[in-house]
Amino acid sequence: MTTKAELTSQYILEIVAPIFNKNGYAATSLSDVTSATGLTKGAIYGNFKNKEDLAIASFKFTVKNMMKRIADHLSNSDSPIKKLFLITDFYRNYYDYSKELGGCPIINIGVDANNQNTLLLQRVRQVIERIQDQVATLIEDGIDAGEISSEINAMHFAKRLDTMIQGAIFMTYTMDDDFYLQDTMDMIDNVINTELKI
Amino acid sequence: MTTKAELTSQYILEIVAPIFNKNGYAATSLSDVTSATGLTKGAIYGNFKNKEDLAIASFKFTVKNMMKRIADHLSNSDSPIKKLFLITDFYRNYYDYSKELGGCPIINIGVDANNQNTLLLQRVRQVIERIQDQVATLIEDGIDAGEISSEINAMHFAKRLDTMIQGAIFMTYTMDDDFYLQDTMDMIDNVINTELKI
DNA sequence: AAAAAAATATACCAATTGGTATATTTTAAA
DNA sequence: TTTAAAATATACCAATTGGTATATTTTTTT
Repeated sequence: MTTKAELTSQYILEIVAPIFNKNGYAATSLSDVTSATGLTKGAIYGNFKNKEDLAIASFKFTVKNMMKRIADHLSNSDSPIKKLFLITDFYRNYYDYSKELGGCPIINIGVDANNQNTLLLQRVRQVIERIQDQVATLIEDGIDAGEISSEINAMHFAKRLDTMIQGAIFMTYTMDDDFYLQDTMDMIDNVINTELKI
Repeated sequence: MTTKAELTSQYILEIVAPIFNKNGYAATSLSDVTSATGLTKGAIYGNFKNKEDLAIASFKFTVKNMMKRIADHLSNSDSPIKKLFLITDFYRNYYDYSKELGGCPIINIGVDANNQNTLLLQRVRQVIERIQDQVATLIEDGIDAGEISSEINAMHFAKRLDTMIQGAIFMTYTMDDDFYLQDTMDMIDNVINTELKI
Protein backbone atom coordinates (compact mmCIF):
# COMPACT_ATOMS: atom_id res chain seq x y z
CA MET A 1 0.00 0.00 0.00
CA THR A 2 1.19 3.49 -0.79
CA THR A 3 1.29 5.78 2.19
CA LYS A 4 0.69 9.48 2.07
CA ALA A 5 4.37 10.20 2.49
CA GLU A 6 5.30 7.97 -0.43
CA LEU A 7 2.94 9.90 -2.66
CA THR A 8 4.35 13.18 -1.40
CA SER A 9 7.93 12.01 -1.94
CA GLN A 10 7.07 11.07 -5.50
CA TYR A 11 5.33 14.39 -6.06
CA ILE A 12 8.30 16.32 -4.68
CA LEU A 13 10.71 14.47 -6.96
CA GLU A 14 8.56 15.08 -10.03
CA ILE A 15 8.68 18.80 -9.38
CA VAL A 16 12.16 19.14 -7.95
CA ALA A 17 14.25 16.74 -10.06
CA PRO A 18 14.20 19.00 -13.15
CA ILE A 19 15.17 21.97 -11.00
CA PHE A 20 18.24 20.29 -9.54
CA ASN A 21 19.11 18.99 -13.00
CA LYS A 22 18.84 22.45 -14.53
CA ASN A 23 20.43 24.56 -11.79
CA GLY A 24 22.82 22.18 -10.12
CA TYR A 25 23.20 21.49 -6.45
CA ALA A 26 24.51 24.79 -5.08
CA ALA A 27 22.27 26.94 -7.26
CA THR A 28 19.14 25.16 -6.04
CA SER A 29 17.96 26.49 -2.71
CA LEU A 30 15.43 25.02 -0.34
CA SER A 31 13.20 27.98 -1.00
CA ASP A 32 13.27 27.00 -4.69
CA VAL A 33 12.10 23.59 -3.58
CA THR A 34 9.33 24.80 -1.29
CA SER A 35 8.01 27.46 -3.66
CA ALA A 36 7.98 25.08 -6.64
CA THR A 37 6.20 22.32 -4.75
CA GLY A 38 3.93 24.57 -2.72
CA LEU A 39 5.01 22.60 0.33
CA THR A 40 6.80 23.71 3.47
CA LYS A 41 10.14 22.71 4.87
CA GLY A 42 8.33 20.41 7.26
CA ALA A 43 7.05 18.31 4.37
CA ILE A 44 10.38 18.32 2.56
CA TYR A 45 12.46 17.36 5.58
CA GLY A 46 9.84 14.84 6.64
CA ASN A 47 10.46 12.98 3.40
CA PHE A 48 14.15 13.61 2.77
CA LYS A 49 17.01 13.67 5.21
CA ASN A 50 18.58 16.85 3.87
CA LYS A 51 19.33 18.75 0.68
CA GLU A 52 21.97 16.27 -0.47
CA ASP A 53 19.60 13.36 0.01
CA LEU A 54 16.98 15.18 -2.04
CA ALA A 55 19.50 15.94 -4.79
CA ILE A 56 20.57 12.31 -5.00
CA ALA A 57 16.97 11.10 -5.08
CA SER A 58 16.30 13.67 -7.81
CA PHE A 59 19.17 12.40 -9.90
CA LYS A 60 18.01 8.81 -9.50
CA PHE A 61 14.48 9.83 -10.43
CA THR A 62 15.61 11.55 -13.62
CA VAL A 63 17.93 8.75 -14.66
CA LYS A 64 15.25 6.14 -14.03
CA ASN A 65 12.91 8.03 -16.33
CA MET A 66 15.58 8.31 -19.01
CA MET A 67 16.67 4.68 -18.81
CA LYS A 68 13.10 3.48 -19.04
CA ARG A 69 12.54 5.62 -22.11
CA ILE A 70 15.61 4.14 -23.81
CA ALA A 71 14.66 0.60 -22.84
CA ASP A 72 11.15 1.13 -24.22
CA HIS A 73 12.58 2.43 -27.47
CA LEU A 74 15.00 -0.47 -27.83
CA SER A 75 12.19 -2.96 -27.28
CA ASN A 76 11.03 -2.13 -30.82
CA SER A 77 13.46 -4.70 -32.17
CA ASP A 78 14.98 -7.99 -31.08
CA SER A 79 17.99 -7.72 -33.36
CA PRO A 80 21.13 -6.42 -31.61
CA ILE A 81 22.31 -4.44 -34.63
CA LYS A 82 18.88 -2.88 -35.04
CA LYS A 83 18.92 -2.00 -31.36
CA LEU A 84 22.18 -0.12 -31.98
CA PHE A 85 20.45 1.90 -34.67
CA LEU A 86 17.56 2.45 -32.26
CA ILE A 87 20.03 4.01 -29.82
CA THR A 88 21.09 6.64 -32.35
CA ASP A 89 17.43 7.03 -33.29
CA PHE A 90 16.63 7.72 -29.64
CA TYR A 91 19.28 10.40 -29.38
CA ARG A 92 18.00 12.11 -32.51
CA ASN A 93 15.04 13.17 -30.40
CA TYR A 94 17.04 13.64 -27.24
CA TYR A 95 17.24 17.44 -27.23
CA ASP A 96 13.48 17.88 -27.07
CA TYR A 97 12.94 14.99 -24.70
CA SER A 98 15.71 15.82 -22.27
CA LYS A 99 14.55 19.41 -22.00
CA GLU A 100 11.56 18.03 -20.10
CA LEU A 101 14.00 16.56 -17.58
CA GLY A 102 15.84 19.86 -17.26
CA GLY A 103 18.69 18.73 -19.52
CA CYS A 104 20.92 15.68 -19.69
CA PRO A 105 21.39 14.45 -16.10
CA ILE A 106 24.70 12.77 -16.85
CA ILE A 107 26.36 15.89 -18.22
CA ASN A 108 24.68 18.34 -15.88
CA ILE A 109 25.23 16.46 -12.65
CA GLY A 110 28.51 14.98 -13.86
CA VAL A 111 30.02 18.43 -14.29
CA ASP A 112 28.22 19.95 -11.32
CA ALA A 113 29.22 17.24 -8.88
CA ASN A 114 32.87 17.06 -9.93
CA ASN A 115 34.98 18.64 -7.15
CA GLN A 116 31.76 19.35 -5.27
CA ASN A 117 29.77 16.32 -4.20
CA THR A 118 31.36 12.90 -3.95
CA LEU A 119 28.13 10.98 -3.47
CA LEU A 120 26.50 12.50 -6.53
CA LEU A 121 29.61 11.96 -8.65
CA GLN A 122 29.65 8.31 -7.61
CA ARG A 123 26.05 7.96 -8.78
CA VAL A 124 26.86 9.53 -12.13
CA ARG A 125 29.76 7.14 -12.61
CA GLN A 126 27.59 4.17 -11.80
CA VAL A 127 25.04 5.23 -14.39
CA ILE A 128 27.70 5.71 -17.06
CA GLU A 129 29.16 2.29 -16.30
CA ARG A 130 25.74 0.70 -16.43
CA ILE A 131 24.98 2.24 -19.82
CA GLN A 132 28.34 1.18 -21.24
CA ASP A 133 27.87 -2.36 -19.93
CA GLN A 134 24.48 -2.58 -21.59
CA VAL A 135 25.81 -1.38 -24.93
CA ALA A 136 28.77 -3.75 -24.69
CA THR A 137 26.42 -6.64 -23.96
CA LEU A 138 24.31 -5.64 -26.95
CA ILE A 139 27.36 -5.77 -29.19
CA GLU A 140 28.41 -9.14 -27.82
CA ASP A 141 24.91 -10.42 -28.47
CA GLY A 142 25.25 -9.12 -32.01
CA ILE A 143 28.53 -10.94 -32.44
CA ASP A 144 26.98 -14.14 -31.09
CA ALA A 145 24.04 -13.70 -33.46
CA GLY A 146 26.41 -13.25 -36.41
CA GLU A 147 25.20 -9.71 -37.04
CA ILE A 148 28.33 -7.92 -35.90
CA SER A 149 31.96 -8.52 -36.79
CA SER A 150 33.82 -10.52 -34.16
CA GLU A 151 36.76 -8.16 -34.68
CA ILE A 152 34.94 -5.54 -32.62
CA ASN A 153 35.97 -4.97 -29.01
CA ALA A 154 32.56 -4.55 -27.42
CA MET A 155 33.45 -2.44 -24.39
CA HIS A 156 35.88 -0.35 -26.39
CA PHE A 157 33.20 0.47 -28.92
CA ALA A 158 30.64 1.13 -26.17
CA LYS A 159 32.96 3.72 -24.65
CA ARG A 160 33.56 5.40 -28.00
CA LEU A 161 29.85 5.54 -28.64
CA ASP A 162 29.20 7.01 -25.22
CA THR A 163 31.96 9.59 -25.60
CA MET A 164 30.63 10.80 -28.94
CA ILE A 165 27.06 10.97 -27.70
CA GLN A 166 28.01 12.96 -24.59
CA GLY A 167 30.04 15.35 -26.73
CA ALA A 168 27.11 15.84 -29.05
CA ILE A 169 24.70 16.47 -26.19
CA PHE A 170 27.04 18.99 -24.61
CA MET A 171 27.52 20.88 -27.86
CA THR A 172 23.84 20.88 -28.73
CA TYR A 173 22.90 22.26 -25.33
CA THR A 174 25.68 24.79 -25.08
CA MET A 175 25.22 26.12 -28.62
CA ASP A 176 21.47 25.52 -28.61
CA ASP A 177 21.93 23.83 -31.98
CA ASP A 178 20.55 20.39 -32.76
CA PHE A 179 23.01 20.01 -35.64
CA TYR A 180 25.65 18.49 -33.36
CA LEU A 181 23.32 15.76 -32.16
CA GLN A 182 21.99 14.94 -35.63
CA ASP A 183 25.42 15.00 -37.26
CA THR A 184 26.96 12.80 -34.58
CA MET A 185 24.16 10.27 -34.97
CA ASP A 186 24.77 10.27 -38.73
CA MET A 187 28.42 9.60 -38.04
CA ILE A 188 27.70 6.77 -35.60
CA ASP A 189 25.19 5.18 -37.96
CA ASN A 190 27.87 5.26 -40.60
CA VAL A 191 30.39 3.59 -38.31
CA ILE A 192 27.89 0.87 -37.44
CA ASN A 193 27.22 0.26 -41.12
CA THR A 194 30.83 0.24 -42.25
CA GLU A 195 32.74 -1.17 -39.29
CA LEU A 196 30.36 -3.30 -37.24
CA LYS A 197 27.80 -4.73 -39.59
CA ILE A 198 28.69 -7.98 -41.28
CA MET B 1 52.87 51.77 -16.79
CA THR B 2 51.12 49.19 -14.67
CA THR B 3 49.27 50.62 -11.71
CA LYS B 4 48.91 48.90 -8.38
CA ALA B 5 45.29 48.04 -9.10
CA GLU B 6 46.17 46.37 -12.39
CA LEU B 7 48.66 44.15 -10.60
CA THR B 8 46.07 43.33 -7.95
CA SER B 9 43.42 42.54 -10.56
CA GLN B 10 45.84 40.18 -12.26
CA TYR B 11 46.75 38.58 -8.95
CA ILE B 12 43.10 38.10 -8.03
CA LEU B 13 42.36 36.44 -11.36
CA GLU B 14 45.32 34.09 -11.07
CA ILE B 15 44.01 32.86 -7.74
CA VAL B 16 40.28 33.05 -8.34
CA ALA B 17 39.90 31.86 -11.94
CA PRO B 18 40.60 28.20 -11.11
CA ILE B 19 38.13 28.38 -8.22
CA PHE B 20 35.28 29.64 -10.36
CA ASN B 21 36.21 27.11 -13.01
CA LYS B 22 36.18 24.26 -10.52
CA ASN B 23 33.16 25.18 -8.42
CA GLY B 24 30.98 27.12 -10.79
CA TYR B 25 29.35 30.47 -10.23
CA ALA B 26 26.83 29.74 -7.49
CA ALA B 27 29.14 27.45 -5.54
CA THR B 28 31.86 30.10 -5.36
CA SER B 29 31.24 32.60 -2.60
CA LEU B 30 32.89 35.90 -2.00
CA SER B 31 34.39 34.53 1.17
CA ASP B 32 36.02 31.84 -0.98
CA VAL B 33 37.48 34.67 -3.01
CA THR B 34 38.72 36.74 -0.07
CA SER B 35 40.14 33.80 1.86
CA ALA B 36 41.96 32.40 -1.19
CA THR B 37 43.47 35.74 -2.14
CA GLY B 38 44.09 36.97 1.39
CA LEU B 39 42.44 40.22 0.36
CA THR B 40 39.32 41.88 1.68
CA LYS B 41 36.06 42.73 0.00
CA GLY B 42 37.29 46.27 -0.38
CA ALA B 43 40.10 45.15 -2.65
CA ILE B 44 37.89 42.78 -4.62
CA TYR B 45 35.10 45.27 -5.20
CA GLY B 46 37.59 47.99 -5.91
CA ASN B 47 38.82 45.98 -8.88
CA PHE B 48 35.65 44.22 -10.04
CA LYS B 49 32.13 45.56 -10.26
CA ASN B 50 30.48 42.54 -8.71
CA LYS B 51 30.60 38.75 -8.49
CA GLU B 52 29.37 38.28 -12.06
CA ASP B 53 31.99 40.65 -13.41
CA LEU B 54 34.67 38.71 -11.55
CA ALA B 55 33.34 35.39 -12.87
CA ILE B 56 33.40 36.65 -16.45
CA ALA B 57 36.91 38.06 -16.05
CA SER B 58 37.95 34.71 -14.57
CA PHE B 59 36.57 32.81 -17.53
CA LYS B 60 38.33 35.13 -19.96
CA PHE B 61 41.55 34.74 -18.01
CA THR B 62 41.40 30.95 -18.13
CA VAL B 63 40.46 30.80 -21.81
CA LYS B 64 43.23 33.23 -22.72
CA ASN B 65 45.75 30.98 -20.98
CA MET B 66 44.39 27.91 -22.76
CA MET B 67 44.27 29.52 -26.19
CA LYS B 68 47.80 30.77 -25.86
CA ARG B 69 48.98 27.32 -24.91
CA ILE B 70 47.33 25.79 -27.97
CA ALA B 71 48.68 28.51 -30.26
CA ASP B 72 52.18 27.97 -28.88
CA HIS B 73 51.89 24.25 -29.50
CA LEU B 74 50.63 24.70 -33.05
CA SER B 75 53.52 27.03 -33.83
CA ASN B 76 55.73 23.94 -33.91
CA SER B 77 54.78 23.41 -37.53
CA ASP B 78 53.82 25.48 -40.54
CA SER B 79 52.03 22.65 -42.32
CA PRO B 80 48.23 22.74 -41.85
CA ILE B 81 47.90 18.96 -41.71
CA LYS B 82 50.70 18.74 -39.18
CA LYS B 83 48.96 21.44 -37.16
CA LEU B 84 45.88 19.21 -37.07
CA PHE B 85 47.98 16.41 -35.60
CA LEU B 86 49.41 18.92 -33.16
CA ILE B 87 45.87 19.63 -31.97
CA THR B 88 45.29 16.00 -31.04
CA ASP B 89 48.79 15.94 -29.60
CA PHE B 90 47.87 18.91 -27.42
CA TYR B 91 44.75 17.21 -26.09
CA ARG B 92 46.70 14.08 -25.23
CA ASN B 93 48.21 16.11 -22.41
CA TYR B 94 45.05 18.07 -21.71
CA TYR B 95 43.91 16.25 -18.57
CA ASP B 96 47.06 17.11 -16.64
CA TYR B 97 47.32 20.60 -18.05
CA SER B 98 43.69 21.58 -17.60
CA LYS B 99 43.70 20.42 -14.00
CA GLU B 100 45.93 23.42 -13.30
CA LEU B 101 43.15 25.64 -14.63
CA GLY B 102 40.57 23.90 -12.46
CA GLY B 103 39.24 21.83 -15.37
CA CYS B 104 38.10 22.54 -18.90
CA PRO B 105 36.57 26.03 -18.87
CA ILE B 106 34.37 25.34 -21.88
CA ILE B 107 32.67 22.32 -20.39
CA ASN B 108 32.61 23.57 -16.81
CA ILE B 109 31.30 27.04 -17.49
CA GLY B 110 29.24 25.90 -20.49
CA VAL B 111 27.24 23.54 -18.32
CA ASP B 112 27.26 25.79 -15.28
CA ALA B 113 26.08 28.89 -17.11
CA ASN B 114 23.33 27.18 -19.08
CA ASN B 115 19.98 28.25 -17.61
CA GLN B 116 21.88 30.31 -15.06
CA ASN B 117 23.96 33.12 -16.46
CA THR B 118 23.32 34.56 -19.90
CA LEU B 119 26.45 36.67 -20.08
CA LEU B 120 28.74 33.77 -19.20
CA LEU B 121 26.97 31.46 -21.64
CA GLN B 122 27.43 34.04 -24.40
CA ARG B 123 31.16 34.11 -23.66
CA VAL B 124 31.41 30.34 -23.83
CA ARG B 125 29.62 30.31 -27.18
CA GLN B 126 31.96 32.94 -28.55
CA VAL B 127 34.98 30.89 -27.54
CA ILE B 128 33.59 27.74 -29.13
CA GLU B 129 32.85 29.61 -32.34
CA ARG B 130 36.32 31.10 -32.38
CA ILE B 131 37.96 27.70 -31.94
CA GLN B 132 35.84 26.17 -34.68
CA ASP B 133 36.61 29.04 -37.03
CA GLN B 134 40.30 28.59 -36.44
CA VAL B 135 40.18 24.86 -37.12
CA ALA B 136 38.07 25.43 -40.24
CA THR B 137 40.57 27.98 -41.48
CA LEU B 138 43.37 25.52 -40.84
CA ILE B 139 41.61 22.91 -42.96
CA GLU B 140 40.98 25.39 -45.75
CA ASP B 141 44.66 26.32 -45.67
CA GLY B 142 45.45 22.62 -45.94
CA ILE B 143 43.17 22.28 -48.94
CA ASP B 144 44.81 25.31 -50.56
CA ALA B 145 48.24 23.85 -49.83
CA GLY B 146 47.23 20.56 -51.43
CA GLU B 147 47.64 18.65 -48.16
CA ILE B 148 43.97 17.99 -47.50
CA SER B 149 41.29 16.62 -49.78
CA SER B 150 39.11 19.32 -51.30
CA GLU B 151 36.12 17.03 -50.65
CA ILE B 152 36.25 17.99 -46.99
CA ASN B 153 33.75 20.52 -45.66
CA ALA B 154 36.02 22.53 -43.39
CA MET B 155 33.48 23.89 -40.90
CA HIS B 156 31.63 20.60 -40.80
CA PHE B 157 34.80 18.75 -39.91
CA ALA B 158 35.78 21.41 -37.37
CA LYS B 159 32.48 20.91 -35.58
CA ARG B 160 32.86 17.14 -35.56
CA LEU B 161 36.36 17.46 -34.18
CA ASP B 162 35.20 19.83 -31.48
CA THR B 163 32.27 17.61 -30.53
CA MET B 164 34.48 14.55 -30.16
CA ILE B 165 37.08 16.42 -28.14
CA GLN B 166 34.50 17.87 -25.74
CA GLY B 167 32.97 14.45 -25.30
CA ALA B 168 36.36 12.97 -24.52
CA ILE B 169 37.17 15.71 -22.01
CA PHE B 170 33.85 15.29 -20.27
CA MET B 171 34.25 11.53 -20.00
CA THR B 172 37.85 11.71 -18.84
CA TYR B 173 36.97 14.17 -16.10
CA THR B 174 33.78 12.50 -14.98
CA MET B 175 35.26 9.00 -14.91
CA ASP B 176 38.72 10.23 -13.91
CA ASP B 177 40.08 8.06 -16.71
CA ASP B 178 42.48 9.36 -19.34
CA PHE B 179 41.57 6.47 -21.66
CA TYR B 180 38.71 8.46 -23.19
CA LEU B 181 40.96 11.34 -24.16
CA GLN B 182 43.72 9.11 -25.53
CA ASP B 183 41.35 6.84 -27.43
CA THR B 184 39.47 9.76 -28.96
CA MET B 185 42.72 11.31 -30.13
CA ASP B 186 43.70 7.97 -31.68
CA MET B 187 40.37 7.96 -33.48
CA ILE B 188 40.74 11.53 -34.72
CA ASP B 189 44.30 10.91 -35.89
CA ASN B 190 42.97 7.94 -37.82
CA VAL B 191 40.24 10.05 -39.43
CA ILE B 192 42.78 12.68 -40.44
CA ASN B 193 45.01 10.01 -41.97
CA THR B 194 42.29 8.15 -43.83
CA GLU B 195 39.77 10.84 -44.76
CA LEU B 196 41.57 14.17 -44.88
CA LYS B 197 45.14 13.50 -45.90
CA ILE B 198 45.83 13.40 -49.60
C1' DA C 1 -16.00 7.65 16.30
C1' DA C 2 -11.81 7.88 19.36
C1' DA C 3 -7.03 7.35 19.83
C1' DA C 4 -2.57 6.76 18.03
C1' DA C 5 0.48 7.64 14.57
C1' DA C 6 2.04 9.83 10.73
C1' DA C 7 2.64 13.81 8.02
C1' DT C 8 2.87 18.60 7.39
C1' DA C 9 3.04 23.59 8.87
C1' DT C 10 4.92 27.21 11.71
C1' DA C 11 8.27 29.67 13.89
C1' DC C 12 12.55 29.94 14.83
C1' DC C 13 17.97 29.45 14.70
C1' DA C 14 22.91 30.77 13.77
C1' DA C 15 25.70 31.27 9.82
C1' DT C 16 26.46 32.99 5.45
C1' DT C 17 25.25 35.48 1.30
C1' DG C 18 26.49 39.55 -2.01
C1' DG C 19 27.06 44.21 -1.51
C1' DT C 20 28.09 49.11 0.34
C1' DA C 21 29.55 53.28 2.98
C1' DT C 22 33.24 54.87 5.14
C1' DA C 23 37.65 54.84 7.35
C1' DT C 24 42.42 53.90 6.72
C1' DT C 25 46.45 53.02 4.33
C1' DT C 26 49.36 53.08 0.39
C1' DT C 27 50.93 55.03 -3.81
C1' DA C 28 52.08 58.62 -6.99
C1' DA C 29 52.33 63.65 -8.14
C1' DA C 30 53.64 68.27 -6.98
C1' DT D 1 58.25 66.00 1.65
C1' DT D 2 53.84 67.43 1.54
C1' DT D 3 49.47 66.62 -0.73
C1' DA D 4 46.12 64.67 -3.59
C1' DA D 5 44.50 60.47 -5.34
C1' DA D 6 44.13 55.84 -5.59
C1' DA D 7 43.72 51.46 -3.40
C1' DT D 8 42.55 48.60 0.32
C1' DA D 9 40.55 47.44 4.97
C1' DT D 10 36.85 47.68 8.28
C1' DA D 11 32.40 47.53 9.80
C1' DC D 12 28.16 47.13 8.67
C1' DC D 13 23.56 45.93 6.04
C1' DA D 14 19.24 43.31 4.86
C1' DA D 15 18.22 39.04 2.80
C1' DT D 16 18.85 34.33 2.38
C1' DT D 17 20.95 29.93 3.49
C1' DG D 18 20.19 24.93 5.29
C1' DG D 19 18.31 23.02 9.17
C1' DT D 20 15.46 22.00 13.56
C1' DA D 21 12.10 21.87 17.47
C1' DT D 22 7.58 22.05 18.10
C1' DA D 23 2.81 22.81 17.10
C1' DT D 24 -0.91 21.53 14.20
C1' DT D 25 -3.25 18.94 10.99
C1' DT D 26 -4.24 14.81 8.51
C1' DT D 27 -4.32 9.99 8.03
C1' DT D 28 -4.68 5.44 9.72
C1' DT D 29 -5.74 2.00 13.12
C1' DT D 30 -8.51 0.36 16.70
